[in-house]
Amino acid sequence: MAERVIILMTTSVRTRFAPSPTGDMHIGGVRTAIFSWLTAKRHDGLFFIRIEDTDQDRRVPGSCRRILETFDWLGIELDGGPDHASLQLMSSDEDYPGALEDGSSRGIPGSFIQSQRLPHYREWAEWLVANGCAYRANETPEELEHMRADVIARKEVWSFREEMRLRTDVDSSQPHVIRLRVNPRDGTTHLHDLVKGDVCFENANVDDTVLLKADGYPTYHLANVVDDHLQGVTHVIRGDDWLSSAPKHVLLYKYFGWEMPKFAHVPNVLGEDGRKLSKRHGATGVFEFRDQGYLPTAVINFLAMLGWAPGEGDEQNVFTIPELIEKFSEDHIGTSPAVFSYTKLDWLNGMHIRRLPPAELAQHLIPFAQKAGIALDTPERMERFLRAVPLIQERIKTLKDAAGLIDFMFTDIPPVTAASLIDKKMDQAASLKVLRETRELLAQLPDFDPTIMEQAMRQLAERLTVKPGALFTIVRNVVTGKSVTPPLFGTISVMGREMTLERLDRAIDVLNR
RNA sequence: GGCCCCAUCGUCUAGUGGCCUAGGACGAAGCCCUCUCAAGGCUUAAACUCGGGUUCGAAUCCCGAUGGGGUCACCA
Repeated sequence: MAERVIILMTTSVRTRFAPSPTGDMHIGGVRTAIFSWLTAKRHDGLFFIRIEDTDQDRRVPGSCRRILETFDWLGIELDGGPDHASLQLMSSDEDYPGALEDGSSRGIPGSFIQSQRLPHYREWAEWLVANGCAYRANETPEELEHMRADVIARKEVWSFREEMRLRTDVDSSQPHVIRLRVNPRDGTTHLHDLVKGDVCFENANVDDTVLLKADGYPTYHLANVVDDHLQGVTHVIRGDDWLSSAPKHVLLYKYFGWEMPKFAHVPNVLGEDGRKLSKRHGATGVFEFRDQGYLPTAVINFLAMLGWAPGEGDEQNVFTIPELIEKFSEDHIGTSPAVFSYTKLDWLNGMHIRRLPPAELAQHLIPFAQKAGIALDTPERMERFLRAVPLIQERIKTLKDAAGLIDFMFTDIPPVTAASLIDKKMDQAASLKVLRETRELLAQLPDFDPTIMEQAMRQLAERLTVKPGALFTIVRNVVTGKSVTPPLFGTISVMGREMTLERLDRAIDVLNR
């Protein structure tokens, strides 16, 4: 036991999520981020984000702040990330109110934006050249394209190699790239992956990839390895699609003589047809889910279980964030790709909604209700809304569903028609009588308490010799304008006497005609 | 096409050689509860891709086939 404590204290887990600022975050990326975050937090470690903006062409201004906003919404606290100053240094002058004041406050060296770390990459690229692990090359993109086309025309496998260089006298003061020298050419490069297990690559299949581009920016391969080492990353958790370039990274760690982090390549998220999840399957951006009324805790819960399960006979499905952190284990991440199920997300969202204290749920609901046209501009209306929330809590799957269930409490309902008021088993006269008696009863009832109201109405039904259900149905139609509503008496109680009686009167008029 | 990864109910998964006539969850169907709708409870249908091995014994280990996915840029 004492031994275990020591291990926990001396092993500081550090993970990162490294998005490139090319637009809103994809839900698959969010899942990878969640796995990384959970891994760090499970071990009481640090989780940070690093913006990989080494391709100036692909940069989408504003996406950096959107990434920060994503984590804000999810409720995931970052232990490192871009701060205000470095955010503004980006070419678009962007900023985000929620950005960290000091990006490296937890002892992780910044910057957290790769375009501001260029000297590091240059330094280590030159180090590789000086140590025979990399070389300079200056073929133009057009030349490379021709070489590639020739090789492919011969149906051979394209792979750049040092001896294929068109010019060997590369002037280091002129534009050129620095390429990885794969060495030895034979033999294999081995990787132990936390989710895939042992993976082996023939060095002959690993090409001399570009490490430093002619514009002075690094490629992913270099930047990623240099940064992860400098920033003390212990677990590299990333998408499956990086697995095939992993040998390049392993080689780099070896060349540098740096300790290799643990790798975990997590499988992709697929759409319902088994293809990689994309827009035609439905929502894919985080903010789409937010705007459609999903709770961040439900999204995290759902994503975490997409490819992960507690295992060992534990059959829990609904998790709070602390439970997730406690039970998560990176070596229980599944090996095969998972299909994104919108219906299961709906169910989980409903579960999380039901577990929220009503007051908290109400706060989540307010913007959605307002957007749907429910004005909450007076204390009285807000009070009514707050009282309505418990009535719908177990009836909604998304925050968006709420408005449709309670709108009639806030807006006029369409005029009733005589036909809709006459129950199948009742004629016009009977319906009229029922409504008049109900009106009379509710007008005199001293208290609009749901239980008292229900008792009185049941007595009324008995007196009129109609079934309670039939009575309630008629009243429901009249008072709400709908055939499906939250429980009748709770609803009437929230609506209040004035609105209820007015709607009853209107219906009585219609039947009287 | 080369290389790499993957393969249990429709979906997410448990399962690491005997506890598996394969467990849970979503979804589906039915029943109960019930003022409608939900929620909740109970029940049912539903899977180890195929073929060879190894073993007394395989969903679990090995080989092969098939099928899916990823990757082959001065993109990440």
